[in-house]
Amino acid sequence: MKNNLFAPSQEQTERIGNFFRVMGDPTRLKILTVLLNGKMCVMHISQAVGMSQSAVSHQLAILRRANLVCVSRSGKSQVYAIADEHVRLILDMALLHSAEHEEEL
Amino acid sequence: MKNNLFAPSQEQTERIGNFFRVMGDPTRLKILTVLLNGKMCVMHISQAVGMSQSAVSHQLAILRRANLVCVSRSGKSQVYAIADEHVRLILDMALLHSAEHEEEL
DNA sequence: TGTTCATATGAATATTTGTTCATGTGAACG
DNA sequence: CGTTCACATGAACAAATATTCATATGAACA
Repeated sequence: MKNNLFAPSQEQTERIGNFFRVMGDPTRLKILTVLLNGKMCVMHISQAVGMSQSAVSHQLAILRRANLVCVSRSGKSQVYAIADEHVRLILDMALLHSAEHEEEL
Repeated sequence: MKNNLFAPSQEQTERIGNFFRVMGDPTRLKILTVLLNGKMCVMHISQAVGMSQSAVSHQLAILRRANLVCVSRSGKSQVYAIADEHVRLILDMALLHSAEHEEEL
């Protein structure tokens, strides 16, 4: 009800919006929850989430750019992992919270 | 690297995915940050975010269904507000975090 | 170093999601 | 109680995003 409102910078809003948006896609979220179990190569991830290698690879690229996962090579495979404990924490929190609010939505 | 993976229930994944997705839209995020300033009616919100009344109303409906905002009537106006402190907290945390990581993304 | 295997990627298509436009609805206030 | 004002909503359209398909890439290992 004021004349000048608090507002985060547009850049800031875009950044957190982007973060939420990346987390908000079903396929990416499945990938992330699968990776909570530990490092995994692309083939196994795509089996675990039941999607094509290509689709998974495209989404992994998005997760990489958003710094939510990181990659390393092991033999012939690219091994993906949750980028850091911070991401793991957010996922855990969201899962916990959702368990508390089963009636909502 | 195991045979049976930890996996949240599909319902759980959908719920948190939905939460993140709702937060991830630029218009909705603008609306929410505007509402951090306090309760506001639809007309004022649409002025504050610079979008049509209809577009804002559609997005408010989504925010309502996701329990991120709540409504009450005041005279002829519907007054919207952040649903609870929990939502406020998440927004604050995300804004803080984004300020700390300006170089990422 | 040539071949293979795992993954990445570009382009086309499919799908989802947001906005607009026109109009409906319902509470308020005369 | 009818009109008006503020908002909601359905359908059509537009824009963004995900998936598929075909193919490129590039490290590993013979």
